[in-house]
Amino acid sequence: MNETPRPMRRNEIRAMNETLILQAAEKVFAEAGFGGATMQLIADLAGLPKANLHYYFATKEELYRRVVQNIFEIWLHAADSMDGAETPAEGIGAYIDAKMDISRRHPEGSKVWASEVMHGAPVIQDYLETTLRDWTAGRAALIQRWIDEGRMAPVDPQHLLYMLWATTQHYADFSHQIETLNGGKPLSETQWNAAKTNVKQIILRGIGVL
Amino acid sequence: MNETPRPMRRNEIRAMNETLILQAAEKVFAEAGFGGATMQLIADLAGLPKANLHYYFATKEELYRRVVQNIFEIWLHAADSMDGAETPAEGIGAYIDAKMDISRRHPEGSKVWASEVMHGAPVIQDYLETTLRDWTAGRAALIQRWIDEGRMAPVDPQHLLYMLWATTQHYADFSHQIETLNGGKPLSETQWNAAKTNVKQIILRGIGVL
DNA sequence: TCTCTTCCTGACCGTATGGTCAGATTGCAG
DNA sequence: CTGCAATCTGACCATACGGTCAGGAAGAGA
Repeated sequence: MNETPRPMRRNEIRAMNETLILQAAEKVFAEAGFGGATMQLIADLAGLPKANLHYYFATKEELYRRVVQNIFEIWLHAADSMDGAETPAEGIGAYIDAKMDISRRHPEGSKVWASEVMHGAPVIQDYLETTLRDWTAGRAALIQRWIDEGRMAPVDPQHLLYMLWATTQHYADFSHQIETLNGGKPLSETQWNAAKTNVKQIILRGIGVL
Repeated sequence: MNETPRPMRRNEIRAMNETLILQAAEKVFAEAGFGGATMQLIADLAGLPKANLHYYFATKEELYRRVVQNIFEIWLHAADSMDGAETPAEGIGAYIDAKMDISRRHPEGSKVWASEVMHGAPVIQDYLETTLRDWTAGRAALIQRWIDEGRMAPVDPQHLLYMLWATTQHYADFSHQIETLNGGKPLSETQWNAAKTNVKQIILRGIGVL
């Protein structure tokens, strides 16, 4: 019956509890939406009293904002996979891989993001208008360059990007529907690979690089 | 300053108010999610007192259920466009057209559906397991037949369907993001056509029928 | 050890929300 | 015209939720 013996440092306590809360919050926000989520539910899942949540995050909005920002960071990092590619097939293929992996390992985050955007992006509108817009413009330019050099079929870069986002994120956002249509079982390792292969195959052939 | 003179029939009253409420509800549920939506907001948008809503729909859940069911019906009808096609290109092309049109004219419905599925389909789980599963199996079989006959590239039918859903619904579910990246303006007629063309082009070429 | 700051939490509060209900109004059948 | 059932609604209620706070526990620095 021995307790954890080592006393915790201030830093550790703060870091640990913030992480605990953010993880619980991400899950609850994903499952219930902002309006449906309650601080009590998040607290229970994090194993902390509700009042403690308000010690670390003043309001529900602030907690939500932090969750959404975290997700955004992750996605931006994944985007790097598209850069420094020798060929369009490599670049876009790697991007699809990266986004499919995120959908698999981070489905809650994707759902929170989708929910946020669907509800009019009340808290991350400025991100959309600055960071995301810049990122999108940059990649669209890259794709346009590839097209101009005749290395892929002439498609609208913007709409190609939408297609990449839509297709990959669908596996996270609609995971429940996919699971149901899969006999109630989550996709297996093999099925995930099949999904990834199919997406890449159709899109890469679709833009004329296969 | 003349009022509408004609007194309304019972049937008309009921039909009209139910429609009014359902339309308002669809919009509010789409914008705020189930948890964030309030009966008061729906009532205000419908121009009726809140108590009147509860006269036609006993509970918030019941109203929500009706909204979701309506959407499901619309989608099922759209699916007919895939049948009776001479070629894969025709069938899938028509299905893309139909779903893109729904995304454009019925974006709220798509959002409500997405939200419902993301939250674990609490009210339409049985539809997923029966109607949708059957529909999906049927179309997957059709696609497989096309593949077996060598009329299109050998792709996984199930994942192709997911791709069609994802790509087309993205234009409804993420309309806010798309609008923001479009300089804050909704897609124009021309841009919608470009979107449709691009989606069809990439996917149809992707499955080897272009 | 003593003091200060951070961390923690049970109890509490104001408000908003889903839902109820009694009673008024109005179309409708006979 | 009359009685009945459908429609309507302001006022009300119980509950759940986000947020507060006073006061206790526990590391940190001297």
